[in-house]
Amino acid sequence: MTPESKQLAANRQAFQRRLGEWFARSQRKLPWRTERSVYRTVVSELMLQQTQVATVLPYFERWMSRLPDFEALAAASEETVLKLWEGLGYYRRARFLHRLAREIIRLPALPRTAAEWRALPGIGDYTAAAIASIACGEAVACVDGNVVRILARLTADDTPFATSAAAVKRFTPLAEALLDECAPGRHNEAMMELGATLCTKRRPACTVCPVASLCAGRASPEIEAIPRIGRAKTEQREVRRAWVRRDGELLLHRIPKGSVRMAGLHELPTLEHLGRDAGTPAPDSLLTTRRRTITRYQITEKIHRLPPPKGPLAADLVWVAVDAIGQITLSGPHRRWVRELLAAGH
DNA sequence: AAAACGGGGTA
DNA sequence: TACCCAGTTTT
Repeated sequence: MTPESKQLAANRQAFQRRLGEWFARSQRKLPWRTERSVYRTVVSELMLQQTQVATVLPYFERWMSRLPDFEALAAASEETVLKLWEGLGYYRRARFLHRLAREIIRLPALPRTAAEWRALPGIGDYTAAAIASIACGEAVACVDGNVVRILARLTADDTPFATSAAAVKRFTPLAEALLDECAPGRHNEAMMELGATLCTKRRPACTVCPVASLCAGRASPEIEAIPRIGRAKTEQREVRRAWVRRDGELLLHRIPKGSVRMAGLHELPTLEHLGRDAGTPAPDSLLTTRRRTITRYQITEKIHRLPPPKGPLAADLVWVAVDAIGQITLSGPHRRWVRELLAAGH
């Protein structure tokens, strides 16, 4: 613990009071706050991993109206779950949540502690602490990127971290020292709300921050550079895909169940799926080139028009009626591209 | 086009 | 610790 963190920990009661009063008057009204249940907390936390609040809102409401509790989710089909998740991205989360519900309903009672939640699929240290504190009242601190940023700035700590995991590890003791054990859920939500709305990565609103007077880094010109967390270098990748039409139908690839990535979703098939890896297609078959970014990869997808394959279809390739494409699940980018290409008359 | 948002699992 | 998962929105 640095001198700044000892100083801050010594002022923990003032910190908790100012944070709590600010949160009471400034918190956003969010559907998982205005109506609370363990299930709503779990679903919101899984959706909020890697995804911003504004994006989650419509998905959360639709999910709740269709799958209102753990029992309904456990009884739902994989297709239903993926369809409700379509467009949110990082589809593994949907499968984790589905598995989690099926494990939960077999338990004699809901998990209560972070350690119990941590054992379930898709639940790491942060999510376990968030659920246990917010939904179960356990006095555990949760440390996400927001909390790291707040604590690094409060202590003016410009230590460089190789990874975000290293930063989380560094600031966990301070987060625990500051935790309001009388209201751990409210305290954790307030910390994350502060990070999401005032102590933002760029242009933090120090002038209206409730804990600015306790902040060693407040309004310093370098505060935007804290915390210092290394970023992985981006890597270029290229994928060639096939646009194959037959009257009223489009050829898609259904990603097998056992796949780590996007299991159960559909994509445009790659040329390899069609056995076209030998030799490049004629240049004039190139329909369009699209780019997408995912974590550290910048992926270029080249889409070529190809004639329908002769003979039996390879496993996992399916003809889908153009009118029925809305009923199957594609990743966000592929759904957009397919719509655009169909609308353009291809 | 770049930057902001930023957690879990696995080897 | 490094790397994968297979992204949307804002600037």
